[in-house]
Amino acid sequence: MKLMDISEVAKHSGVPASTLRYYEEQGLITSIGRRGLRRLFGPEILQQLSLIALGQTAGFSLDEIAGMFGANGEPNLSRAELHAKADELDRTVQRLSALSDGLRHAADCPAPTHMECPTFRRLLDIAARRKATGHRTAP
Amino acid sequence: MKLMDISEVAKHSGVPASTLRYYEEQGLITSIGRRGLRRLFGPEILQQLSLIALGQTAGFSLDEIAGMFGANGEPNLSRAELHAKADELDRTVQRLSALSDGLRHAADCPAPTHMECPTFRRLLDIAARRKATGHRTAP
DNA sequence: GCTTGACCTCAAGTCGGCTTGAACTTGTAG
DNA sequence: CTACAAGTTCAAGCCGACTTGAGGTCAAGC
Repeated sequence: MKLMDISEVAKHSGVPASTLRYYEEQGLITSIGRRGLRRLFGPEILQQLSLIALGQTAGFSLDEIAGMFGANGEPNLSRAELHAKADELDRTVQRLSALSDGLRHAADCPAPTHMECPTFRRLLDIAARRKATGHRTAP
Repeated sequence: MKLMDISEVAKHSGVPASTLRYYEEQGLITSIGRRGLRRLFGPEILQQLSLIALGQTAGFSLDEIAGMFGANGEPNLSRAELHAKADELDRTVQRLSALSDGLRHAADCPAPTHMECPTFRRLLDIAARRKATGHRTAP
């Protein structure tokens, strides 16, 4: 399976063909060539698509993702920028971990209302601690 | 500061007044009453807004968030559902942690192209391992 | 008691991320 | 060699999450 046409990529990646065309148009991926009109993709595309999906769940826009990894999938940023993205991600991870803990605790806590439970509130406070991360921060 | 009008809430939370009205319309929050036409909010609103923001960065839609916590901000799900959400969150956290590690490693790795670096690829593989989580999974 | 500016409602607009549909081309199977 | 399923382009549409604008109301300060 060296070269795949669009439907094969769709099948293996779970990403619809229409989305693949859209991504190409947006410069997030590139087809390796054409057979007639039909796009041909190399196997690396699957890796790249995982990366894109990952970036999305991390809350990055397609534009940001395109900026981070070129259409080739290679990280495309300076050391400093990479570290900054990693740090941003770590802050997100911390908040989400706190939320997870909070939910799990709420599931088992006997307090009459969760908001009265000090543990739950403490976890929420941690979770809510959103400094200027540049990540989805409201104006 | 017992009762706040909408602009005070906006100021303290960073969430624009238009968004607050929108959230109320969508049933994510409730104003505690009115003074004339003007909405009045209690202090809890700030906590609730943090929770909403958190849910958003976790990748939940406003509908889902409204389902998880009523307009009051109280968790609104069964133990099982809370555990399920927590588990889902944990999987997201794992993937994001892997991405973070991957980025950080890429920043310092001497390999000519990152895709050739076995460490980077291994991290990506971990990161890409997306089973049926129900979370942002493509059709 | 009047002005004024912060609030209100409601409809329409915007933006990102795709999807859908119509009209067309083409590699492959029979 | 023809039929056709699967591909292509391009424009338009859709959904979620808001924002904006026009026009109306009202509480507070002068």
